Amino acid sequence: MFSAMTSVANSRMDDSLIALRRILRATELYARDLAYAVGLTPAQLRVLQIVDERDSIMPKSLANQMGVSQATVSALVDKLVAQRLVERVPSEHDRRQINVTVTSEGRARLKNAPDALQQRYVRAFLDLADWEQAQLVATLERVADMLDARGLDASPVLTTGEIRAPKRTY
Amino acid sequence: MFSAMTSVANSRMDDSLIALRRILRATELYARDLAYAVGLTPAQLRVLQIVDERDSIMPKSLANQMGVSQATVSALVDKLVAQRLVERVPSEHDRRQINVTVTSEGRARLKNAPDALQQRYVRAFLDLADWEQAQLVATLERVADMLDARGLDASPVLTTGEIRAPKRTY
DNA sequence: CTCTGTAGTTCGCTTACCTAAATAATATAT
DNA sequence: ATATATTATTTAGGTAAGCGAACTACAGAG
Repeated sequence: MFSAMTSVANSRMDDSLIALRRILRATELYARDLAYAVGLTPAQLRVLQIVDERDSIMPKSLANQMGVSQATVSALVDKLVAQRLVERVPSEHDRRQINVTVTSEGRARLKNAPDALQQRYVRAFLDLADWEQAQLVATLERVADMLDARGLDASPVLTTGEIRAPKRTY
Repeated sequence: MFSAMTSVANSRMDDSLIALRRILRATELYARDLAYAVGLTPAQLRVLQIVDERDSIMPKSLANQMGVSQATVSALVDKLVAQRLVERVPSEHDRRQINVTVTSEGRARLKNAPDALQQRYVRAFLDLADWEQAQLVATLERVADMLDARGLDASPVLTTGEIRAPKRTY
């Protein structure tokens, strides 16, 4: 019985991974289109989204969460500042730190994004029955939890330079 | 009653979009790490994955599906060929066309990928109860369908230069 | 007060991505 | 047979991403 269950679980595992990969590819493609439609590059949009969620975040944290160096973050934030989408607000109790915050303009930019992915998804979502919508949300949130590890910011690095190929100066 | 339902649906819509964005971000980050771990860049890995699924595809189709120019695909395929992960096989009935196929080495590369995302996900998935797994798979497939439009290859372009910001020479 | 560590930026550099335009080779329609 | 369209590649060039190292400024410990 256990082995039977295992094999069923494995096949389902495959199915779910395949579905996940399809989601990934679709989102990858649209994420790029979306970024350009908003007038940003994918990396810049990622920064803006993270800042928008947190409403205030240190460059150091950004670097950790994105898995890039502080130097890179610095450059990305520069670009966003140049477009007045975020601001650098010096911290008060520790003046080494800087808080990156989203401006109203930045929020507007995110909101008005002609999000093709989102629109397609919204249409399909609205066609679902009530209970289906509820179930879908629950499942998506569960999957997000399953995947979202770095979101906690804390987990210092573990990622940069551990799993990665040597140096990654590609 | 309808308006009540609508507001509930809207809130749920927000929740599902948020969850979707979290999934997107997590996968984006891991996709990059994964690519470098495999010794490829994200764009190269995307090509390899698509080729692997189709087992034979024209550069033209690749360009359409990825939303980039043929010239770009040409360069990306060059890189993969240099690593012997794919091959260019001239078509027989139309000698303008070229079939890009994955080599056994390419398949191995994909298989042996130390897929951090996948591993994390697999562990969590296996911890779910039987019925939860089934439901999760069903939901993920549904979402994939909701998002996956370009997958059909056919839909010629619609993407390149339509939604996109002007020129996108950023 | 000095030393050490940390946050952030700047600089120089490398690589990747992507395009437009030109070119070559082949198909197809007239 | 000729003209037109399609597929793929090459070339030249621009922009972004990302890193390490050097540097500044500040905090905290001894």
